[in-house]
Amino acid sequence: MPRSNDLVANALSELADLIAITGGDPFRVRSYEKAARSVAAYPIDVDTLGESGLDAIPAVGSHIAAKIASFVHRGHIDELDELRAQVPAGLRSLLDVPGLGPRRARQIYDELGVASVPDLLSALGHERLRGLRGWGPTSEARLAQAIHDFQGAGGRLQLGVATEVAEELVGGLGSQGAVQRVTYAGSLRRMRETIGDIDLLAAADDAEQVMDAFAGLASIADLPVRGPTRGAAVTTTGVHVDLRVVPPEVWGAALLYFTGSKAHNIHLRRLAQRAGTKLSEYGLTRNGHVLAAATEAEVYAQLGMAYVPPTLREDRGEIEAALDGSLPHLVELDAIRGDLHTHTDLTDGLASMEEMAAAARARGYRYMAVTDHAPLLSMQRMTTEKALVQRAALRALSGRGGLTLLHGSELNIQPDGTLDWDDDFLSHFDVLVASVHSAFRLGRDAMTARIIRAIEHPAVNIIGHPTGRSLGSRPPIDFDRDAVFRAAARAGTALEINSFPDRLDLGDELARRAQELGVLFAISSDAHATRHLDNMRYGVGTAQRGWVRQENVVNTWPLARLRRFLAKEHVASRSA
DNA sequence: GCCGTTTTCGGCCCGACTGTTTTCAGTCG
Repeated sequence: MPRSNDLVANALSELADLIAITGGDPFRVRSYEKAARSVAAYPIDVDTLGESGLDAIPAVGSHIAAKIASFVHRGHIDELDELRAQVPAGLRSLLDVPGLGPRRARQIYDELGVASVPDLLSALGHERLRGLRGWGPTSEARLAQAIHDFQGAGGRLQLGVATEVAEELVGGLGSQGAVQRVTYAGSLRRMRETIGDIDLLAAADDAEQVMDAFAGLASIADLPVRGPTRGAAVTTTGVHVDLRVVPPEVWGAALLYFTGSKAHNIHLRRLAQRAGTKLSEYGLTRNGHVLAAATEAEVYAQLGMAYVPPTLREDRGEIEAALDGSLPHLVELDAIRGDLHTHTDLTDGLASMEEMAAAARARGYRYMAVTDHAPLLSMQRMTTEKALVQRAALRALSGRGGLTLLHGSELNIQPDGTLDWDDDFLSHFDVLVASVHSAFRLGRDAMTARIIRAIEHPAVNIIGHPTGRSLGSRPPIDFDRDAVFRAAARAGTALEINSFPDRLDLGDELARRAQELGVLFAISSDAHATRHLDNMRYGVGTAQRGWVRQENVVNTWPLARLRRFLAKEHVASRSA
């Protein structure tokens, strides 16, 4: 089953949406949304907490604590049941369409009877929206485009969600006696940014017993396909899962086969064939005689090539590189020495600086930058005074437990490329991340100039989530990629690989191109809660998919070298 | 509904952007 905090957060979030749709107090809506985020990020499982424990969760007061308790102990929340009875189920899904909020969702339901995304598409097709107050042809067209972009994500799971589901299933199966080994394979193991379904692979002598155990897992709702060695299931959260059970002695060959990609496998089999051998999920064989099957490494070795990490297996040149020994030394999670983009509760983070620092120490980090939002993102109410107070507190805390704290900020790149604060004030930060948070649809030339101006600022070290995309909801901003990458390489400004599962930005292909043009990277969590520090692995996976070498990731460097980079000493002296 | 070195009531996330207006409403970050 999913973590209780996630279930509760979903319920609170649904409450917020339904209150909004039914015209409830916007401040109340915000309270539920905030509580939902806070619960999701809370490190302690809510189903282990009593009333006072629930009340201690930030943004949870007595009313919401009572609702959480009801959800945990009685399985439902009265007010949620009542609202569900009032609002058609499909209406809430309209809120997922970017640009459509609660007021207009309610309006098109009341006046046109539109209660689902298909209804909405039909109404758009008949140009029925433009007759409503506040609507016109342009807003119709924009909405149609938004739905198109939104559906492009096509029901695929985000990497973070899929990983959590898969790890839980692996854990559940792994504790069964009959199972000798179990892991997930497929696109999830390759760490693609979205995943269609989850592929599990188990090794056992008795496949039937494993299939029984699989069917019996609490999170498996249905097992519509069930053969002796293969089952296809749906989880209680609607995720499709395939399980294959193989004999232990062919584990490696099976893992290779089920990890893919298809293109990688086809290329490997062609190589095998040319060598007079045959590669299948049962092993690399010659005339029926098994040459290699137990481990992936053996199979690659028998094919005369280096082991290819799963994240590279897309047939994008990795096989040739593995054959001639030129695979890159990829960045690894345990080489990450610190995080250069984090937030605290001074702005929109959920944890205090002390809590974030403790979590970073627990991860074994040597340094962490606190980069709260800057004043131009006005909803966060940052001020110069607050930044200075934070800096003093951070200096006092730095060094404890071997963790150096760097004082930074996540600046806002204005449409003209200028930033929050004046140059003198900026020059006193240890590290500056600059990001686009507004005017996403600036024209290509203006957008390119805007970002390059920020890159070339003498105090800016990292461009945060460079394309601004949000997987499944917002397309990337448009700029001349090569021009921006060349500018970053020239200026000694790193580009971020943001590890948040709905960002993964830069994505793999852009990261690979950027590296070719000499760009350095910061792989950052953009954590807004202690738990988010764990997202680092998704950023590292994305970097690996982009062939990013460890030496090009600045937060694998020792602190002294990182500081020289942050000072931009290697490029030019700072402007006055 | 939450929360408190100004407050236990009355604030709360402010401003930009967009398309529709004829002075503004809705959405977003």
